[in-house]
Amino acid sequence: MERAPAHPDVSEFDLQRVLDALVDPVRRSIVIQLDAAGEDIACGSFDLSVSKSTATHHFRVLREAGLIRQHYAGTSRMNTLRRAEMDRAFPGLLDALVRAARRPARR
Amino acid sequence: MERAPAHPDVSEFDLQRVLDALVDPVRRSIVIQLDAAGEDIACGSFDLSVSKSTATHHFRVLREAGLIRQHYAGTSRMNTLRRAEMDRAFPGLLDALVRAARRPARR
DNA sequence: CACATAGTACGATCACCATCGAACTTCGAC
DNA sequence: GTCGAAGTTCGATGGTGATCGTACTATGTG
Repeated sequence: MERAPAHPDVSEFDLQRVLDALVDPVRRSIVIQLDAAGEDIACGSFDLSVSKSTATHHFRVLREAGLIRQHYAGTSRMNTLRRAEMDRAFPGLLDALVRAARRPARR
Repeated sequence: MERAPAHPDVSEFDLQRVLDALVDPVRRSIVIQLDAAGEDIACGSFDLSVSKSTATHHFRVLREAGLIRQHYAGTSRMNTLRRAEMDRAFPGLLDALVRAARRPARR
Protein backbone atom coordinates (compact mmCIF):
# COMPACT_ATOMS: atom_id res chain seq x y z
CA MET A 1 0.00 0.00 0.00
CA GLU A 2 1.46 3.30 -1.04
CA ARG A 3 1.39 5.50 2.05
CA ALA A 4 2.43 8.72 0.34
CA PRO A 5 0.94 8.75 -3.14
CA ALA A 6 2.01 11.24 -5.75
CA HIS A 7 -0.06 14.34 -6.38
CA PRO A 8 0.40 16.50 -9.46
CA ASP A 9 1.37 20.13 -9.02
CA VAL A 10 -1.02 22.81 -10.24
CA SER A 11 1.45 23.54 -13.02
CA GLU A 12 0.92 20.01 -14.26
CA PHE A 13 -2.86 20.04 -14.32
CA ASP A 14 -4.12 18.87 -17.66
CA LEU A 15 -7.59 19.70 -18.97
CA GLN A 16 -8.04 16.44 -20.78
CA ARG A 17 -7.12 14.46 -17.70
CA VAL A 18 -9.45 16.51 -15.53
CA LEU A 19 -12.35 16.04 -17.92
CA ASP A 20 -11.64 12.34 -18.22
CA ALA A 21 -11.92 12.21 -14.45
CA LEU A 22 -15.08 14.29 -14.21
CA VAL A 23 -17.00 12.57 -16.97
CA ASP A 24 -17.56 9.48 -14.86
CA PRO A 25 -20.72 9.82 -12.76
CA VAL A 26 -19.26 7.99 -9.78
CA ARG A 27 -16.22 10.25 -9.69
CA ARG A 28 -18.33 13.35 -10.24
CA SER A 29 -20.46 12.24 -7.30
CA ILE A 30 -17.33 12.05 -5.14
CA VAL A 31 -16.39 15.59 -6.11
CA ILE A 32 -19.91 16.84 -5.47
CA GLN A 33 -20.03 15.22 -2.06
CA LEU A 34 -16.66 16.70 -1.14
CA ASP A 35 -17.75 20.12 -2.27
CA ALA A 36 -21.02 19.92 -0.37
CA ALA A 37 -19.35 18.72 2.81
CA GLY A 38 -16.68 21.38 2.72
CA GLU A 39 -14.36 19.13 4.68
CA ASP A 40 -12.26 16.02 4.26
CA ILE A 41 -14.03 12.70 3.91
CA ALA A 42 -12.66 9.18 4.34
CA CYS A 43 -12.88 6.87 1.34
CA GLY A 44 -15.31 4.61 3.13
CA SER A 45 -17.66 7.37 4.16
CA PHE A 46 -18.84 8.22 0.68
CA ASP A 47 -22.19 7.18 -0.63
CA LEU A 48 -21.09 5.15 -3.62
CA SER A 49 -22.69 2.36 -5.61
CA VAL A 50 -19.55 0.43 -6.49
CA SER A 51 -17.29 -2.09 -4.80
CA LYS A 52 -14.33 -1.11 -2.66
CA SER A 53 -11.78 -1.98 -5.32
CA THR A 54 -13.65 0.06 -7.91
CA ALA A 55 -13.84 2.96 -5.48
CA THR A 56 -10.09 2.80 -4.98
CA HIS A 57 -9.70 3.03 -8.72
CA HIS A 58 -11.88 6.13 -8.90
CA PHE A 59 -10.04 7.86 -6.07
CA ARG A 60 -6.77 7.24 -7.83
CA VAL A 61 -8.04 8.75 -11.07
CA LEU A 62 -9.26 11.83 -9.20
CA ARG A 63 -5.97 12.16 -7.35
CA GLU A 64 -3.86 11.80 -10.48
CA ALA A 65 -5.95 14.42 -12.22
CA GLY A 66 -5.31 16.78 -9.32
CA LEU A 67 -8.91 17.01 -8.18
CA ILE A 68 -8.38 15.56 -4.72
CA ARG A 69 -5.57 15.27 -2.23
CA GLN A 70 -5.23 12.09 -0.20
CA HIS A 71 -3.52 11.48 3.11
CA TYR A 72 -3.74 8.78 5.74
CA ALA A 73 -5.25 9.16 9.19
CA GLY A 74 -4.82 5.80 10.85
CA THR A 75 -6.31 3.17 8.60
CA SER A 76 -8.57 5.71 6.97
CA ARG A 77 -7.60 7.59 3.89
CA MET A 78 -8.87 11.13 3.93
CA ASN A 79 -9.82 12.98 0.78
CA THR A 80 -9.64 16.72 0.26
CA LEU A 81 -11.05 18.60 -2.70
CA ARG A 82 -8.30 20.74 -4.24
CA ARG A 83 -10.80 23.48 -4.90
CA ALA A 84 -8.58 26.55 -4.92
CA GLU A 85 -5.94 24.97 -7.11
CA MET A 86 -8.50 23.73 -9.60
CA ASP A 87 -10.10 27.15 -9.69
CA ARG A 88 -6.74 28.66 -10.45
CA ALA A 89 -6.00 26.23 -13.26
CA PHE A 90 -9.52 26.07 -14.74
CA PRO A 91 -11.59 28.99 -13.49
CA GLY A 92 -15.29 28.35 -13.31
CA LEU A 93 -15.11 24.68 -14.24
CA LEU A 94 -15.89 23.16 -10.86
CA ASP A 95 -18.41 25.89 -10.14
CA ALA A 96 -20.30 25.08 -13.31
CA LEU A 97 -20.27 21.36 -12.66
CA VAL A 98 -21.32 21.58 -9.03
CA ARG A 99 -24.07 23.94 -10.02
CA ALA A 100 -25.21 21.71 -12.86
CA ALA A 101 -25.25 18.68 -10.59
CA ARG A 102 -27.34 20.41 -7.97
CA ARG A 103 -30.31 20.94 -10.22
CA PRO A 104 -32.36 18.19 -11.85
CA ALA A 105 -31.12 16.79 -15.13
CA ARG A 106 -34.21 18.07 -16.91
CA ARG A 107 -36.15 21.23 -16.27
CA MET B 1 -29.13 11.07 -45.63
CA GLU B 2 -31.37 12.55 -42.98
CA ARG B 3 -32.19 16.05 -44.14
CA ALA B 4 -33.88 17.21 -40.94
CA PRO B 5 -32.15 15.57 -38.02
CA ALA B 6 -33.61 15.66 -34.52
CA HIS B 7 -32.36 18.23 -32.03
CA PRO B 8 -33.09 17.97 -28.33
CA ASP B 9 -34.98 20.76 -26.64
CA VAL B 10 -33.27 22.70 -23.88
CA SER B 11 -35.60 21.01 -21.41
CA GLU B 12 -34.09 17.71 -22.45
CA PHE B 13 -30.45 18.66 -22.07
CA ASP B 14 -28.65 16.12 -19.94
CA LEU B 15 -25.40 16.87 -18.13
CA GLN B 16 -23.98 13.40 -18.56
CA ARG B 17 -24.63 13.48 -22.26
CA VAL B 18 -23.08 16.92 -22.61
CA LEU B 19 -19.98 15.88 -20.71
CA ASP B 20 -19.69 12.67 -22.71
CA ALA B 21 -19.71 14.87 -25.80
CA LEU B 22 -17.22 17.40 -24.50
CA VAL B 23 -14.67 14.95 -23.14
CA ASP B 24 -13.54 13.94 -26.60
CA PRO B 25 -10.76 16.25 -27.82
CA VAL B 26 -11.96 16.23 -31.41
CA ARG B 27 -15.47 17.24 -30.41
CA ARG B 28 -14.19 19.83 -27.97
CA SER B 29 -12.10 21.24 -30.80
CA ILE B 30 -15.23 21.57 -32.91
CA VAL B 31 -16.97 23.49 -30.14
CA ILE B 32 -13.95 25.71 -29.62
CA GLN B 33 -13.72 26.51 -33.31
CA LEU B 34 -17.42 27.33 -33.47
CA ASP B 35 -17.14 29.57 -30.45
CA ALA B 36 -14.09 31.35 -31.81
CA ALA B 37 -15.66 31.89 -35.22
CA GLY B 38 -18.91 33.19 -33.81
CA GLU B 39 -20.73 32.02 -36.90
CA ASP B 40 -21.93 28.85 -38.58
CA ILE B 41 -19.34 26.56 -40.10
CA ALA B 42 -19.78 23.77 -42.64
CA CYS B 43 -18.73 20.29 -41.55
CA GLY B 44 -15.96 20.20 -44.11
CA SER B 45 -14.51 23.55 -43.11
CA PHE B 46 -13.30 22.45 -39.71
CA ASP B 47 -9.69 21.74 -38.98
CA LEU B 48 -9.99 18.14 -37.87
CA SER B 49 -7.58 15.23 -37.81
CA VAL B 50 -10.03 12.44 -38.50
CA SER B 51 -11.69 10.92 -41.53
CA LYS B 52 -15.00 12.16 -42.92
CA SER B 53 -17.00 9.28 -41.49
CA THR B 54 -15.52 9.82 -38.06
CA ALA B 55 -16.26 13.52 -38.30
CA THR B 56 -19.89 12.72 -39.11
CA HIS B 57 -20.01 10.60 -35.98
CA HIS B 58 -18.67 13.45 -33.83
CA PHE B 59 -21.12 15.97 -35.25
CA ARG B 60 -23.96 13.63 -34.48
CA VAL B 61 -22.86 13.20 -30.87
CA LEU B 62 -22.62 16.97 -30.47
CA ARG B 63 -26.01 17.48 -32.04
CA GLU B 64 -27.71 14.83 -29.91
CA ALA B 65 -26.22 16.36 -26.79
CA GLY B 66 -27.66 19.71 -27.81
CA LEU B 67 -24.34 21.46 -28.27
CA ILE B 68 -24.79 22.24 -31.95
CA ARG B 69 -27.61 22.78 -34.37
CA GLN B 70 -27.30 21.45 -37.90
CA HIS B 71 -29.05 22.46 -41.09
CA TYR B 72 -28.37 21.99 -44.75
CA ALA B 73 -27.29 24.67 -47.17
CA GLY B 74 -27.03 22.97 -50.53
CA THR B 75 -24.71 19.99 -50.14
CA SER B 76 -23.05 21.55 -47.15
CA ARG B 77 -24.21 20.96 -43.63
CA MET B 78 -23.91 24.03 -41.48
CA ASN B 79 -23.20 23.86 -37.77
CA THR B 80 -24.30 26.39 -35.17
CA LEU B 81 -23.17 26.46 -31.57
CA ARG B 82 -26.23 26.50 -29.29
CA ARG B 83 -24.48 28.86 -26.95
CA ALA B 84 -27.39 30.64 -25.32
CA GLU B 85 -29.33 27.47 -24.71
CA MET B 86 -26.35 25.69 -23.20
CA ASP B 87 -25.67 28.67 -20.99
CA ARG B 88 -29.23 28.53 -19.78
CA ALA B 89 -29.07 24.81 -19.01
CA PHE B 90 -25.54 24.73 -17.62
CA PRO B 91 -24.39 28.24 -16.73
CA GLY B 92 -20.65 28.78 -16.95
CA LEU B 93 -19.84 25.39 -18.37
CA LEU B 94 -18.99 26.39 -21.91
CA ASP B 95 -17.30 29.55 -20.68
CA ALA B 96 -15.00 27.54 -18.44
CA LEU B 97 -14.15 25.06 -21.15
CA VAL B 98 -13.51 27.63 -23.85
CA ARG B 99 -11.36 29.56 -21.43
CA ALA B 100 -9.45 26.46 -20.37
CA ALA B 101 -8.84 25.49 -23.96
CA ARG B 102 -7.49 28.90 -24.88
CA ARG B 103 -4.57 28.74 -22.51
CA PRO B 104 -1.74 26.19 -22.66
CA ALA B 105 -2.28 22.86 -20.92
CA ARG B 106 0.51 23.66 -18.48
CA ARG B 107 1.44 26.97 -16.98
C1' DC C 1 -0.26 -11.78 19.84
C1' DA C 2 -4.91 -12.31 17.36
C1' DC C 3 -8.39 -9.98 15.15
C1' DA C 4 -11.13 -6.58 12.85
C1' DT C 5 -11.11 -2.45 9.92
C1' DA C 6 -9.75 0.27 5.86
C1' DG C 7 -8.02 0.29 1.87
C1' DT C 8 -4.77 -1.43 -2.12
C1' DA C 9 -3.05 -4.55 -5.87
C1' DC C 10 -3.84 -7.67 -9.31
C1' DG C 11 -6.05 -10.14 -13.14
C1' DA C 12 -9.95 -10.96 -15.70
C1' DT C 13 -14.02 -9.66 -18.01
C1' DC C 14 -17.07 -6.90 -20.49
C1' DA C 15 -18.99 -3.04 -22.80
C1' DC C 16 -18.48 0.91 -25.08
C1' DC C 17 -16.60 4.06 -28.38
C1' DA C 18 -13.32 6.25 -31.66
C1' DT C 19 -11.69 5.05 -35.85
C1' DC C 20 -11.61 3.66 -40.60
C1' DG C 21 -12.81 2.30 -45.59
C1' DA C 22 -16.18 1.36 -48.87
C1' DA C 23 -20.56 2.02 -50.68
C1' DC C 24 -24.25 5.12 -50.99
C1' DT C 25 -27.16 9.58 -51.31
C1' DT C 26 -28.05 14.22 -52.22
C1' DC C 27 -27.30 18.39 -54.37
C1' DG C 28 -25.26 21.79 -57.60
C1' DA C 29 -22.81 22.67 -61.88
C1' DC C 30 -21.95 21.90 -66.53
C1' DG D 1 -27.94 13.46 -67.86
C1' DT D 2 -23.15 13.24 -66.05
C1' DC D 3 -19.96 14.45 -62.97
C1' DG D 4 -17.91 16.04 -58.66
C1' DA D 5 -18.41 17.64 -53.99
C1' DA D 6 -20.22 16.99 -49.33
C1' DG D 7 -21.85 13.99 -45.99
C1' DT D 8 -24.00 9.73 -44.36
C1' DT D 9 -24.47 4.83 -43.40
C1' DC D 10 -22.79 0.51 -42.45
C1' DG D 11 -20.02 -2.97 -40.70
C1' DA D 12 -15.51 -4.15 -38.60
C1' DT D 13 -11.76 -3.43 -35.57
C1' DG D 14 -9.04 -2.09 -31.80
C1' DG D 15 -8.14 0.14 -27.45
C1' DT D 16 -9.50 1.85 -23.25
C1' DG D 17 -11.76 1.87 -19.02
C1' DA D 18 -15.32 0.51 -15.41
C1' DT D 19 -16.29 -3.30 -12.85
C1' DC D 20 -15.56 -7.16 -9.79
C1' DG D 21 -13.58 -10.82 -6.57
C1' DT D 22 -9.76 -12.41 -4.28
C1' DA D 23 -5.68 -11.90 -2.03
C1' DC D 24 -2.91 -8.83 0.31
C1' DT D 25 -1.04 -4.97 3.47
C1' DA D 26 -1.24 -1.66 7.07
C1' DT D 27 -3.21 0.12 11.24
C1' DG D 28 -5.64 0.14 15.53
C1' DT D 29 -7.76 -2.59 19.52
C1' DG D 30 -8.17 -5.94 22.99
